[in-house]
Amino acid sequence: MNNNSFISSLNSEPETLNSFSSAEATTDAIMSMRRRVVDLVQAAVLALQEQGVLGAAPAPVFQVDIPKIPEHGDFATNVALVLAKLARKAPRQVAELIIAALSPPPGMLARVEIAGPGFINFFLEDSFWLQVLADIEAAQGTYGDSTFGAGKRVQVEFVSANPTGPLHVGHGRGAALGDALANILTATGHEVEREYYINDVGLQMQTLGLSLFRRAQELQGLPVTFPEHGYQGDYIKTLAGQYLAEHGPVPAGDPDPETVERCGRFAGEAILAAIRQDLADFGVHFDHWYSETRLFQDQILDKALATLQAQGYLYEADGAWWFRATAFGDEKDRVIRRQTGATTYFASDIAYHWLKFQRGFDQVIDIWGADHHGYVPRLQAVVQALGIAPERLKVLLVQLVSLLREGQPVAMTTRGGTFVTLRQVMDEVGKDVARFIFLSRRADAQLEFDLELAKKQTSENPVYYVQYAHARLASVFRLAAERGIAWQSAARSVLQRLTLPEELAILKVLAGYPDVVTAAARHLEPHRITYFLTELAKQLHAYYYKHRFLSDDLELTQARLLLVRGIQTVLDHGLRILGVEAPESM
RNA sequence: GCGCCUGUAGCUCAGUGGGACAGAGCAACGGACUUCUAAUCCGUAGGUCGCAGGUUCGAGCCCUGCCAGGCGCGCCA
Repeated sequence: MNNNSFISSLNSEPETLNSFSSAEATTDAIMSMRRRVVDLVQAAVLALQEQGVLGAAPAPVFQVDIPKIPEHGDFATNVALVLAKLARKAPRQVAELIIAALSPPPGMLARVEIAGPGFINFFLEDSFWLQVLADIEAAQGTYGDSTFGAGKRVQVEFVSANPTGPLHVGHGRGAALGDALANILTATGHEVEREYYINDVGLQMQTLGLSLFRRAQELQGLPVTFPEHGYQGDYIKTLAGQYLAEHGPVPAGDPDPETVERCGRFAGEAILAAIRQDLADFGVHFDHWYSETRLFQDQILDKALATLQAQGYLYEADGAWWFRATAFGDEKDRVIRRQTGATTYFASDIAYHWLKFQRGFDQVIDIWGADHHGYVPRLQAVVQALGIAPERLKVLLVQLVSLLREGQPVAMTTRGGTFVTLRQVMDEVGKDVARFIFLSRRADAQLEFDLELAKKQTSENPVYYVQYAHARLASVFRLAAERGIAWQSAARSVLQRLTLPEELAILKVLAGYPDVVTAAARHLEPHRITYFLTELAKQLHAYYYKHRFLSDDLELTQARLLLVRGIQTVLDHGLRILGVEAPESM
């Protein structure tokens, strides 16, 4: 069961850490069931406060949850417990006052109880839940969307792998996460831009160029010593061959800087093209591909560093220039310009993030591999030094993916050039399976990905479970159409035929969906959608197995088709957010 | 040594700014296919939430210490 809680405050609080907005979607056409209860309680408390019964309590924060135990009602609130101290009354007494002040719409509440230390438990009329189906239908495929993040501009920067080699599975996880997150933020009303940052400047590009050059010499039969830290992968050899075909033979001996640069650019562009293709096939599309080169071309680096300089956060020592990161809690100050005069990678990142905020994003989200986590404090320091509220930059760290095959680890060493690429995984298990599995864990938990298990079309594999539910329903609708059953135009009153416990349970799950999407946005956690969909699919399968949807009873058939259409619509919406296909048949 | 992440059932993991008897999937065991798709369903069993303190009316969740695993501590990216 999902058990979402809803935090609310009476006075609309300013933006809080790690959340985009406290302005909930009260103006949405589709109001979640829980929201209806929150509003009900809120109105009662406000009324009591105006009467002076509860005193002028300053912005009490209370919760409305779905209790774990059905006996505790459909919703429960701790509002009385929270208010007790401020009101200088016993919690249960406060609860009684609040209950008396409730003014629910007709047909909503079956009963309200005070329980335990002072919880208020709400039991909704069964028929009230039917409203959910009308909501879903009225939303026309947007049920689950909200205005939670309306007016907020968000940038999600993810993957951003260096164009020195193909994407590996770790990048795949970052890609799935970033893309799903962007979808979630879009669904909740944010204005979202997806961006890929291309590190195409500096030493690594030289190394790449030299690696290609040496491979080219090799292909020509020239004696070579491959650079110690060169890129080893076979793809370099392939590219070297292409380079020779296009540019003709390379000279013997050591290359001049121009040649290295040309080779580096050639390899970088080719690799980036392959990366773009991999991502496109993985269903990931970016709004912007931002090249580090532009930071130099457009003098962004100069401007950003000048800003820090003006604030007094740069100084010279040991022949280098340093950023005073320790002023903001980082372990040590960081070099931004080396003794050699060349700026560091960090300097570029300062400039890039300066630019991000110049571009007007309210929220900037970076998705990095967990091996970069040591880098977070210094970047947060930069943001603060630039005078930007630190919570406007959120760095999500994606933990490692351990690839397994039949439970055995698959060897992966970047150094030797033998690593499993995203392309290989996609080809082997398919895009949908890979994405779903990547999104089946919290980002900060390590992920085990068993290639053999991922290919199995059994219940060991959760991916198909959800897709199958969708396809199953598609099959039902096809048959209904064949039989000429007109259910979509059925009168609303037929829904009263949905009286089974399973049906009520499904309505409640569906009713919780918008809150799940909002919570996923608030916490930046797509896996919540994955879990919800699995739960919904489970309900459907059980319902399907136990009861026939198409029967001689036309009215009941219509009612059930309306219900399962609601399920299918939500499954489709959720799978779309995850970037996974919702198949019509399997 | 310092820092970050993780530690919940045999395995993989959920558990939402603390809330009312700890959940799911898989594996195990026992059942269900003349049915709208069995890629499914039903049932049983399974946990001192790493350990020890603390805060609280209430702690898997917050604080402190310890233990274990992963990662990071470059004028690399």
